[in-house]
Amino acid sequence: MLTERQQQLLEFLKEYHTNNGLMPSTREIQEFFGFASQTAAVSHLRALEKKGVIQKVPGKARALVFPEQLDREEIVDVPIYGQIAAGMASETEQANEGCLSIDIASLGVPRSAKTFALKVRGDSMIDAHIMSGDCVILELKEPRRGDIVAALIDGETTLKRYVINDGMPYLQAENELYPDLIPVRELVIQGVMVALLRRGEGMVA
Amino acid sequence: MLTERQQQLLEFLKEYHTNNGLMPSTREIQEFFGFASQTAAVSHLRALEKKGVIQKVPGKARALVFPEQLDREEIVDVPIYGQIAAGMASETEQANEGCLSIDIASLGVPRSAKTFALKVRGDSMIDAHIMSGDCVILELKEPRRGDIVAALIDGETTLKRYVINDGMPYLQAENELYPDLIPVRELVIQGVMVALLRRGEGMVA
DNA sequence: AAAGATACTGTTCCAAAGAACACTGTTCAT
DNA sequence: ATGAACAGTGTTCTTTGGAACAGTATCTTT
Repeated sequence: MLTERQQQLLEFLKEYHTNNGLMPSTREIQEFFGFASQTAAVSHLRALEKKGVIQKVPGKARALVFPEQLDREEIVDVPIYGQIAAGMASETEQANEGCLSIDIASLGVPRSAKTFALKVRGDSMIDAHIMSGDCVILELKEPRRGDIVAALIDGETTLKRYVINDGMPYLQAENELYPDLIPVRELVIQGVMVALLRRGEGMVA
Repeated sequence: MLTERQQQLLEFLKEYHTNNGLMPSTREIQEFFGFASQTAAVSHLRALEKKGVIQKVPGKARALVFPEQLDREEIVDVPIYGQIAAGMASETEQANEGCLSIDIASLGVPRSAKTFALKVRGDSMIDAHIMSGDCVILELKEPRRGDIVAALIDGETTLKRYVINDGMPYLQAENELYPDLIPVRELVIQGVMVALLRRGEGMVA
């Protein structure tokens, strides 16, 4: 569909954009490819626009847009605080082990929501179909009954279900081997689970 | 941290960017806020840069970048082909029910990979901890033994595990109630599962 | 009381950058 | 063979848009 030269140009545009966060000007394209005239760059851009892979906004500087970027939902960055989020509660240094970027509609939380992610270790929530290695995304908010929450227990964050029995809130594991029912008194609820991301090659049970 | 006016400016920048895919010029900012001088816009931008919420590239037009956007991984758009992907195999019209945008590192597939997503219906894979309502992300590639694959069976796409018995490939459900073991002969493998996204409020089992 | 942000006005300058026009070669399919 | 797309050169014109300088007024903090 694209010619070789057009492919090269598109690649340059994408690379420039991810590196600098903005689009190159026609003169920068000219210089990069060694064109003697900027018209060469312009006509290539026109060709790319005709083929629908970019969009130009006439009259504006560096006004090239990738169409897929336009009708994309807003992207939010969810910081991953590691498996053991012990350091998190103290709110000093949050060992940020990278970021998870996802569009806000797929996450299903309001834009204003404060979110973070934790890697699950262990199988205490296996009956809720949360596996070891899964990445749970949590929101900082008040838990409602039945919610799955991350709580700080003995200096370690664990995932539990928030249940209410006789008006008293408890934390409950979702695994028959863990018959825990911990009263919420004195416990710090760090977040309420709103989504889960599982990633893996073999996806072996 | 930000003053009210600075907050307004930042909001304008974000809105302009999501709408147009590029940043406004200082004169456009000036016009939007009704400033009599563009210097007002410039000094506000300088303030925002000092507070770290934007970055300016000096000398270049519309060269404002959000820092979080810069150190973000590349975003890929995964089309969602609906729950029943019956129409998909024919490759005619792919009922695109929206898109899932996620950074490529979190997905864990090569940039060149062709991916799509399907909403899971039913609990035939519940023992692999895939729930009804989950969104599975699949890659178009050859399945390896043990992979979870989407296959077209009787005009409907279902999720099954790809196993090899006595050198013969089979599809197997991950639920004791479904003792299926379907030979792969004549079956179309549509994709290999590479990730899973679960989204929900209560996350009730 | 002084100093330093914040929030502007008003003006000038010039480089950056898009747009347009007239041409020259290729390659490739009809 | 003929026109259409592709890949350029060379030049000019004009707008866009960043940068800088000199002020003014208000507010908070030290």
